[in-house]
Amino acid sequence: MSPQRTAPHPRAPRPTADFSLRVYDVVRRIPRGRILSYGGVAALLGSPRAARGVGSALAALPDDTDVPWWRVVNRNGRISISNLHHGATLQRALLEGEGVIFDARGQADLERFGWEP
DNA sequence: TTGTTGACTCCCG
DNA sequence: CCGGGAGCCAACA
Repeated sequence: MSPQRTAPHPRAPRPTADFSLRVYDVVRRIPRGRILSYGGVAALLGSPRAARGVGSALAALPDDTDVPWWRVVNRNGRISISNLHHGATLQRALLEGEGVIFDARGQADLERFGWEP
């Protein structure tokens, strides 16, 4: 019953939540021992300018997530998160545990460990 | 809805 | 190396 032309949902579902789910899908595909930049994830989603959005989506992940968030680093191959709660230390340890090597400047070689589908 | 913040990236001094 | 500013997008109060 809809006597009026009022459409049930004239607009598309919230794109924001959808964006985060897409981020998680991409990150889950990054193989063990490989890394991808925030901008790289955004580019695979078709939004090359949404690097910050990727970081924001990953920051919202719960601690018990199955999403390998630690495989996402900045465009220089460096860990971008703060270490106030040892987050950076944890991320680096997880990556090193997978064979990723960081040089003296704390930088991983994207040419060597970078991943692309 | 608006304003702020930040796990980004690019550009310039 | 360190700042500042701009553009971008999502999370949150």
